[in-house]
Amino acid sequence: MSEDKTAEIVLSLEIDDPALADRLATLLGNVAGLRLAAPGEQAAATIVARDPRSMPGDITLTQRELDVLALMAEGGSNKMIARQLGISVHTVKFHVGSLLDKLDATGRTDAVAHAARRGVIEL
Amino acid sequence: MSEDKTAEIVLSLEIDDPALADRLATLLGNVAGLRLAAPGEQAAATIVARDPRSMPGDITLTQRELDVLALMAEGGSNKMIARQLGISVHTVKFHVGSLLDKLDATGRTDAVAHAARRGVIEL
DNA sequence: GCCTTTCCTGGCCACCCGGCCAGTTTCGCA
DNA sequence: TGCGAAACTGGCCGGGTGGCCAGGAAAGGC
Repeated sequence: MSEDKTAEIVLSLEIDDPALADRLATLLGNVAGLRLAAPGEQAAATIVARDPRSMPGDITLTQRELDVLALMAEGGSNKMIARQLGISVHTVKFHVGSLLDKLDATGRTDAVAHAARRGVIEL
Repeated sequence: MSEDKTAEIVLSLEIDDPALADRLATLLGNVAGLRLAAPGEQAAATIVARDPRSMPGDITLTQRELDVLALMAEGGSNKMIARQLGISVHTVKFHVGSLLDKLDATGRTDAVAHAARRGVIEL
């Protein structure tokens, strides 16, 4: 493991905004004990800044839709979700339909992926 | 939006390892032009370091399985994936079956969620 | 009161999905 | 030369999924 307390901490950058990335790289380059990762190098930590424009419209989901969505992300079928929530399969389908609509998804897998991307759910 | 070029860059920390978090906070605290975010404050970027122990068993997927998995994460149906890769639906099902097996998933949605959790794919 | 939203339920149906069986080719490795 | 792994294809079928139709009940805003 060779966890040397005096070793440099290697950081990698994942920043959409070029200007911000440049400023950060300049600032961090002059810090003793820190080093930016070479391309492909394994880093101890990553500095992340996603472009907020990639998720402009935020979606309002009802509580029930969030319930269904969470169970979908766990891989639950409509039948299993219905049992979990104590409602009928038809009602689950109804909520799933609303989710596909609101999340602009083509299917439940796409819906979960979209929701995760927008931070609506945590995988 | 007052995007002042001379403003401090606010960073937040999301680091599982307390020791690493401490060292980074100390180092970054002395850098002019940088500031660590107050609790709840909106940060320009986030420093992330997840505990690698949270995903011990790593899975070996073939290249073709990765192809199929990526298209699954985009919400593609078996038919669409088949067209994309220029293979038959049966072959797609074959790879999907392998993926469900290797990822210990009950369905394609579960498979994508598991893969995303383990960092096999990026959403 | 009325009206909107949310939540809930039912039937119907085309299509998709996943699991089972079977087989072929191609490649690298022993 | 044989042998396994990977990739590919087919048929079959039970069950799941998603879209459409229809409706009812409860809560809150006007």
